Amino acid sequence: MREPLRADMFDELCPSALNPVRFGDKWAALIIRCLEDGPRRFSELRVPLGRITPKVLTHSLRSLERDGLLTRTVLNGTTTVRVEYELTALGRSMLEPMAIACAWVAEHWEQLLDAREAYDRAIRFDRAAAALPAGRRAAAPIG
Amino acid sequence: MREPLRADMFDELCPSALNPVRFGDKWAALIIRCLEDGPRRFSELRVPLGRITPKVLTHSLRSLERDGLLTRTVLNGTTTVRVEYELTALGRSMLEPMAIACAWVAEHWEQLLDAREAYDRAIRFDRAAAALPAGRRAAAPIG
DNA sequence: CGGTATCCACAAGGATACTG
DNA sequence: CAGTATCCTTGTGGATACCG
Repeated sequence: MREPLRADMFDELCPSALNPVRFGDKWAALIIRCLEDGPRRFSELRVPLGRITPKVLTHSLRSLERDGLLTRTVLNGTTTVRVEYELTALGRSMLEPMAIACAWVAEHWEQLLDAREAYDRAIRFDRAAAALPAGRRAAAPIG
Repeated sequence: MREPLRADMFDELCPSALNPVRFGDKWAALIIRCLEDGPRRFSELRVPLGRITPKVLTHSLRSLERDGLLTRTVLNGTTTVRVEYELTALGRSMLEPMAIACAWVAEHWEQLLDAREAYDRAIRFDRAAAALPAGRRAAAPIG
């Protein structure tokens, strides 16, 4: 027989597996991919990230910096301020697993949407049936 | 020169890349791995998931079912009720990218923790320095 | 056994406006 | 240019108790 699941099954994993790390972050995956070809500036990153607000972008970048995935460098020109964000070796090592995850999503996104739609339709049908008197379920609608 | 980042860079990806999918879910990765070797029952899943509450487990399972990643089957015995959860083909296709992601985390978890610790130490130092009078920063501590 | 129901805390994310 | 500041909404997860 198949072995039962053990209580310490995930003990060697970090707590909650992927969640505390950047796989679960809404923007992190995108930011990391933006930095794939080299350092980028703050305002440069805002372009592909659509309608991300500066607050959220700052927070995401700080969080990635804290985890050692990228570095933040302030370049002082005489009049302007430049800040560049660049992947560390640790950050680079994440590119491949991230790309694989993104590829899976891209490949199966349609299937996922279809499944959701079908599920929601079934739920609506069930609820409609439950709202009818017991003997009348699946009967022809009267109006 | 390196190309600028385009605004439509992520248009072919699903909105927010990984987030709406199960990579970002706290429990989904673990649940999916629990089902790797075949169908499991509700109470069976509670064991390796530590202190997950039934409400949260139910919600996670429903969400995965909705996305077409697993199926829920009620097996009516005469006196007992069995419910089994089993991966679909779509769910199975996620095992590999998920394993790769988990492997990355497991492999670099220590580095991440170290980076966080170092970052937090630096922040605390900076804040302490900022709290001193301007001329005294980085001076010897007095007591 | 396999869940619901209810209430709650916290954090992520967003809208909007302002700053060194 | 590269952010802060403030306020707010939502969602995720948890605690506890109860149900068919």
